[in-house]
Amino acid sequence: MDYPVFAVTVDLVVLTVRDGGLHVLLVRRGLEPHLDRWALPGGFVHADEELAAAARRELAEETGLAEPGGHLEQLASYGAPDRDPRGRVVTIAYLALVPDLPIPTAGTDAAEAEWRPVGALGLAFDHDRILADGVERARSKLEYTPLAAAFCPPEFTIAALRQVYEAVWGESLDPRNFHRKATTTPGFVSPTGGTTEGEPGRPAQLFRRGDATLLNPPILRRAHGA
Amino acid sequence: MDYPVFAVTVDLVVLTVRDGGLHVLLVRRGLEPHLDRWALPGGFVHADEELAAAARRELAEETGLAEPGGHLEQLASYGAPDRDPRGRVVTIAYLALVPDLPIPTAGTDAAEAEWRPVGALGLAFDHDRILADGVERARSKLEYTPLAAAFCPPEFTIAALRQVYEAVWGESLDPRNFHRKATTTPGFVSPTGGTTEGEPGRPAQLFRRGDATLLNPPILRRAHGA
DNA sequence: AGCGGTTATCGTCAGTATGACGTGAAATGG
DNA sequence: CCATTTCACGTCATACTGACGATAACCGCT
Repeated sequence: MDYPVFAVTVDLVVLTVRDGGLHVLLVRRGLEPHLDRWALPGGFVHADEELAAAARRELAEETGLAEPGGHLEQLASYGAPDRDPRGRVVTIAYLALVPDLPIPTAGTDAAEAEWRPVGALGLAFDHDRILADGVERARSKLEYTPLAAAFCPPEFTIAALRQVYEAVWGESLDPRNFHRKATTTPGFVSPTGGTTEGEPGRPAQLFRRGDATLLNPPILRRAHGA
Repeated sequence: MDYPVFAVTVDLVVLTVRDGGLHVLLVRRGLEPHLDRWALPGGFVHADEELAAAARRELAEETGLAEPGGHLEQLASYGAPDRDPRGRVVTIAYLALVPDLPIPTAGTDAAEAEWRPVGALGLAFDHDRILADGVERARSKLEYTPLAAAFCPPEFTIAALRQVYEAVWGESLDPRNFHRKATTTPGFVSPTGGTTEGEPGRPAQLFRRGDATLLNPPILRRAHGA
């Protein structure tokens, strides 16, 4: 039996929350095809490498960080026959949610790297579609899982957590109701005992991630049709 | 630049509901490796073929049906370096939810095909893991989407729909509360006007799928830890 | 026809979750 | 010291859910 040969890449949708908005990590391509265009970070999977390991490796190479308390999961695979002019390339996209990082350092095959607000960006390949899928995945995961905390540093306030929801969903939430929901949902967050200092207003309690993997009951956004 | 070469396959987790239980379509392998062992149906992606098209083709080949009103979606990709002794093979798994079909016909490279209750089956390759992921995906999709109807014929009763939930979740639901929920959730089901005939008990109204793609509010199962 | 069994459908009611919003607490910066 | 800011907690009406009673409309049997 014989069969067609493929190249396999991983691409990363790395999301973070900066100044109240959802941002994605992009790199400017330093190689053909799509030279100089913006794209998601990614690269070829090595000959004897796990897919998830390849994703972690690319993440570390592009950001200079080895998983800073964030979250990494497989998103989906894309393999349209004409998606890459070099030949038949299937890419496994991964979704990473990370705290706001100092600034990404340019990697090996990327001339530059930077955070860009998500939206209609004209990215290389089919990366606009992959990004849209990643954003939608993040939006719905916030409803049913405690993953919002992956966008926060190890210790955070309820207000910071709420701002994550507001940035990712693009809607504002009532601070008092959100506080009640976050603190009473079992396993979502647990208090560290510390408080903020030096901020304007009353000091806020600090929390860390709880041990739940699923929020029950979930935190539902308003009807988001289709 | 050079890069490693891969083979790419699609594997299918085809689920249906039969006599009150969730069943998966398995084939007995007619080729090495894992000759004669049970496995998920699947095969190599052709040189110029979309991934989803390959999944549909394999589904048609294995079951003799071209999407009988069911549902097909990408599940996840699996690419451990040693998952296939023939070499580096990445598989894109697809999840199909279909109505109870007469009986699958054996395909080209499968000696036999049959429905088996899901559970701890000792499948070839990493197919136990893929199956488990598919079942979990189906369980959670029933909560937030109207996909339960994909397991039913075009017209069905509320009781049939409830039995889908009971089979997939493995728990029993109150018929009266489920009836209220299914009929009042906007876009879930719409009445055809017809009723069942010849069945024991009071005749039931017939429904077809509504036009919603998301259930709001969702139908949540009881706390399913982890 | 009449009757018991079966299933569908509708209704009630208490407990819980949610959204809207009022109010005091505890800090900061003039 | 006072105005401002943000946190934290409380109240209340409404909606949703789960438990379960009651009735409707068919079956098969005698």
